[in-house]
Parts: sequence; structure tokens; C-alpha cells
Amino acid sequence: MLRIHNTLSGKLEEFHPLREGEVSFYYCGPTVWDYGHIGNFRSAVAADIVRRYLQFKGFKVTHVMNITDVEDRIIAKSQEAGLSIDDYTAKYIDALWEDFDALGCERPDVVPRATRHIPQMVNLIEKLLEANHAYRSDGSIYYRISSFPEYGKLSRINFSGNIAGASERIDTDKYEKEDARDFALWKESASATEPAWDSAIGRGRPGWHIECSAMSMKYLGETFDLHAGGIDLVFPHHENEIAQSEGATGKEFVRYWLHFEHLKVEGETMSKSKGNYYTFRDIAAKGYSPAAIRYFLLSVPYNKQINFTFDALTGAEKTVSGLQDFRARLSEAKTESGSNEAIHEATEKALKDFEAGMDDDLNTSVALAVIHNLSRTVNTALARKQLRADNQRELLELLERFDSVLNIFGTNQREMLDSEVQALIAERQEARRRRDFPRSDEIRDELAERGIVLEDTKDGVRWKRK
RNA sequence: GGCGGCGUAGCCAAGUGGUAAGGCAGAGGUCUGCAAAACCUUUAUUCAUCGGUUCGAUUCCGAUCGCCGCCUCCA
Repeated sequence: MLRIHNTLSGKLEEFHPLREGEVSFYYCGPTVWDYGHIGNFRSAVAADIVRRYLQFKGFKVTHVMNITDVEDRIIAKSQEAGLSIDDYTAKYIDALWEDFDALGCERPDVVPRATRHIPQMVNLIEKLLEANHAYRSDGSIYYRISSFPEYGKLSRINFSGNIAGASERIDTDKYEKEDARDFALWKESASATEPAWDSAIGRGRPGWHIECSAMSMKYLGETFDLHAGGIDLVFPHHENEIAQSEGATGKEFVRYWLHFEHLKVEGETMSKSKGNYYTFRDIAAKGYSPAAIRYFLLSVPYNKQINFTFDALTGAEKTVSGLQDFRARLSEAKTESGSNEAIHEATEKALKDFEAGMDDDLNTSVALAVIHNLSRTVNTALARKQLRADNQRELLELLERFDSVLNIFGTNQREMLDSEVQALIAERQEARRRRDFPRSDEIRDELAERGIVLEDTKDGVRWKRK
């Protein structure tokens, strides 16, 4: 039974979706005004693990990930560049998908964009106005927090305690509001040139929070199972989503809230001013493989801060390559028919332990440890020629299942070597047979320079790309 | 000022009221023509510090120090 930490209750809860066998899952995706920094992808990978593990458990998942493309910063940047919102955000959205795919994240089923859902937002705001949860002030519309007594239930925010240190910042909003805590649902455009939409509630643009309420409702219904995002979204974004959605429908909005912890760099906050700000592309450009980056990002459970260091990434690179070698060795092994009972038991135990770890609030660290332990057991058996055909088949199937969640073993397709390289390998084998080791070493060095690493085994020579 | 998280070997890091998973790096060994890979052995009497509760605490409580986050756009 899967248990997850629900931010709403603050407790570990058994996960039971609304409809048997189906899970509705909304992940608050990125704001597309820049290339995604590595912290964004910590969240994206965490969300991917959530989705994939639910599928592993047999649920049919409807995964919605929004893309925020209406927001003050995007408005400002696109105007600065003299581009429409669509033209300005296009290259960042393309880059997002490239990175997303490189990191092995399964694409969400639905990816709604705020700019494409203005009517739904307007509709929701109208409902809130009717229900007296919202009010007009100048040309803008605000949510009336005093009308929603449960406000604060997700973040457990305590406004009375906040006043002392944070009041200056809360009060600086330039618009006229009844209460400093009230937030904008609809903003009147500041200038005639600013991107804006004409609608029944006036000319303007939506506030940041309303898109998630409107879009999740459209694709997942008024009440849905799982809502995830970075921990920084708890307040105010998710708190406001609850106020908007529950204020408009009178129904429970989300049953389980999941929040992903942040990524630090060398123990510090990542920021451009500190010079430790990295995008996924920066890191990949330094020669680290996307598989290693993915492994690193999922090696620490989602609910813990992860400390990004290049040393750790180098370690992940070696680890991933070891796991991929393991799978290749297993699939290439020549085994005799039958089954080794001890290995069979170890295989079943690994599945059980993997599931137990993941069931415990998606503890990927434990899941990975299970795979490493299995790898050692199986490697030993392979070295001692104790593995039989049934074990081999069973183990390959198990790794396939593990990989349907973690996606770290790589595609493992055997590409063909060009004939020149093949000829060199054959020549080296011949030289070794003649015990002409100077020549065979020469060939090995030459191939290494071409990025092909050779390993001599009892069954012949193996090669892999460096 | 309010609220929350963290501090575990050289590095990354899991975890628990009953005696420290896993990975990387290191050391020794097996195998090998030599390598590589793999395997075996080894690497924290100890979990920031100081107190308390307990038969027993790294795990619970309190204090102290340090780091991180939210309270403002953020993953």
C-alpha cells in the first residue's frame, strides 16, 4: 500500500484515489521565461517518478502539467524584446521539452497553457464574484480572503505572527485592496501596449493563481486526487488555488498535496548572484550524461533537500554506467536451462523490497539500494556460472519493471560497429591468440582513442562506448 | 519577527527507541599476458554540541551552534 506525505494533513497517509484504479494528477510546471535551471528538473523528475510509480502500481494516471505563460515577468520580458507572448516563450518551451525528454521524463498527458485558457479563468472569476468571494477595485478583481475562513489550511500560515517582520512587503502592493492579504484574480493592464484580453469582466489579464484552478478543473474535474509542485508553491500559490477552487465550487479541491523539496548547490542556495546557478544545459555541456543527471536527481527522496555538487554527479556517472553494464552483462550471458533457487528467491525479494521502499512515501534511495544489492548478488552468480536461463529471463523482466519507474538503465540497444573497427577487434583477438601482446595493446589503445573500451571476458571480447 | 526543514564516514546519502542501507573515492586480494569489468575483504564503537527522559537514543524532549526554505515572482 502506497503511503505519501500529504501536505494538507501534515501526515503520512495511505493513498486511495477517488475512482478505483485511476489517478488524476496535476503538476505545477514551470514558468517559461528562461531556460530551466537544474532545480526545476529536480521537481520535474520527482513528478515523473510519482507518475511512473503510480503506473507501476497499476493505476491509470491522467497527468496534467501546466505551463505558465502569463505572468508579470513574461509580460515585461516579451515587451522588452518586442515580441508577442507566444513568440517570446516559444524557444523556452521548445528547450523545456528537449531537456524533459533528455532526462527521460514521460511527457504529461495534457499540457495546458494559461494563454489558451482565458475564457475558463474568466468564467471562474465570474463565479467567485457572484459568490461574493471576489470584488472589483479600480479595473482589477481581487479575492476576498475574509470570505474563506479556511484560508491558510495548507500552509498553516499565521498572519498575526507575520505582521512584525513582513508587513512592509505585504503592504507594498500598488493596487487598492480591502485587505493586504487579498490577491489579484484579474489585473487591469497598466498600459495600452501591454498584452491583454477583452472579456466579460473587462480588458486585462489573469492573476498568476487562477490558471491552475481553472485548468485543473477543466481537465481533472472539480475534485481530483493528487496535486504536486515545488515546496515554495505551498504559499501563496497552492493556498490561493484552494481558496479559488473551493470558494467557487464548494467542494474539496485536492485530496493529496505533494511538495518537492529544493535543490542546493554545494550546500548553498542556487542563485545567479552567487555564481552557482546552473541550467540542465550548462551541466550537460560540461559532459555529464543526462542519465547520470537523472540518477543524481532521483537518488535523494523528493521530500529531502538535495545537495548538488559536481563530485556527486561524477559519482552518479560511475554508478549509472555500472548499472548499465550490469544489465548488458546479464542480457548477454550464456546460461544453461533451469533455475537456481537461491537466485530466484533473491529476485522475488528484490521486487518486494523495492516496492516496500517506494510505498514508503516514494523512497527512491531505498529502491536504488535494493537494485545495487541485487546487482552484486547476480554479478557474483554470473562470475561463478551459477545463473540459469529462468533466472536470467526473470531478472531481465524485473530490471525492466524497475526501469519503468526509474528509467536509469538506458535503452541498451546494441548498435553496429563500423567494419574498420570490427576488423581491428578481430585482428586484436588474433594477435592475442599468437600472444603478440604489444600489437594487441596497441590496437586496444587505438580503439580507446576512438571512444571504444574493450573488456576481455571468458566468452570473448565485450566493447562499450566511453 | 512568524512558520517549517536539515546537520550521519574523505564526498553524496538512507534510516531507526535496541545497537549504523546504498553509491562514489581509498586500501588489500581473486581473476587477467597486462588491463578493464566483476567479485571478496576492509573503511563511522559512532550519527553537530551539551543536557534530560529511558533498561537502552543517532532516533523522543530541551538548550546551544551552523546551514537551508517559506512569509514577495519562484521548482
